[in-house]
Amino acid sequence: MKTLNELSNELKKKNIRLTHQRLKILEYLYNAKTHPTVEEIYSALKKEVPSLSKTTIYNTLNYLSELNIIKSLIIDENEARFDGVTDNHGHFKCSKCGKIYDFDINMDALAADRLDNFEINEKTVYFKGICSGCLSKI
Amino acid sequence: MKTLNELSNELKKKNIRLTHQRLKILEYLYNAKTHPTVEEIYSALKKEVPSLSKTTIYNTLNYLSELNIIKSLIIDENEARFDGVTDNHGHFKCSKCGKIYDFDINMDALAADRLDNFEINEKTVYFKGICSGCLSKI
DNA sequence: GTTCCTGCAAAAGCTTTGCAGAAGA
DNA sequence: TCTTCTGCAAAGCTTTTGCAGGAAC
Repeated sequence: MKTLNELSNELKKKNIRLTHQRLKILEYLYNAKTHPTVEEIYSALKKEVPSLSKTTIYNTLNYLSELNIIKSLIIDENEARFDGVTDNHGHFKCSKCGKIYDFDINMDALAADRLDNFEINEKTVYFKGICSGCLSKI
Repeated sequence: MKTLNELSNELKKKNIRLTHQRLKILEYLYNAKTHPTVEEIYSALKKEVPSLSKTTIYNTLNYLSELNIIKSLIIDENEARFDGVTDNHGHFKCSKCGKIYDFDINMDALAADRLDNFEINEKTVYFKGICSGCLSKI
């Protein structure tokens, strides 16, 4: 659970201009257990920050993910999701309930023989299937 | 290199109605070395099948990927790509030239401790970075 | 004071939908 | 003949862009 103050210091260190909106968006992203879409962030923060616009959410998320402070996930086909945790881990999406689970995975063990002279900057792993919760309901 | 006849037989076996458009789209998908977007398929086939519409390409690709005859890739954020090869393999996308490379990978070795009671139906691995071709030009 | 950010409206891009006519079986 | 597909036009979504006013430093 990161506080606004902690986030504030993180941004200051990296010379990112502190705005109310950015801090709120980051706070939500770091503390949410989900991997929210822009729409989810918007709905969640609208009450607290009524003037907030989706444009600002897009701007903020794109900016911060360029700086590797957050990570954009490509799990859904039609909308972007964002993750406050940039450590390497895999994602599992349940086809029934749509929930996304994190799991640890050893990315270094992922070998790709043919990519010998390639520079690999990012490794992504995601699984799809049915989660234990949904399976037990059948 | 699959011919129209071979593709024809495959579809017949699975009781999928044979239409000129479907065969052409499948032919392109199986024989292209790339992982084309809808736009690329459209441009490539427009000369040969002038009446072809993107709607038909979308219909065909969605239908065939539901039947697991082709696979939809989620590599780009903003547009779907399709792959005629449904065997498990990883994808590498070069951030410089945008080219997508395939590589073999042992999906079974991908263990996910926390997903013990989950039913995993699909595993996806993709890497991003700079390919050897682009690296050598620097 | 200068620079950069916000947020509205509009535009852009990909994908889906509705439906009449056409083609496959 | 009956069913299913095609392809046009329109609509639906997510995301980006332009820009004037405002906030951060």
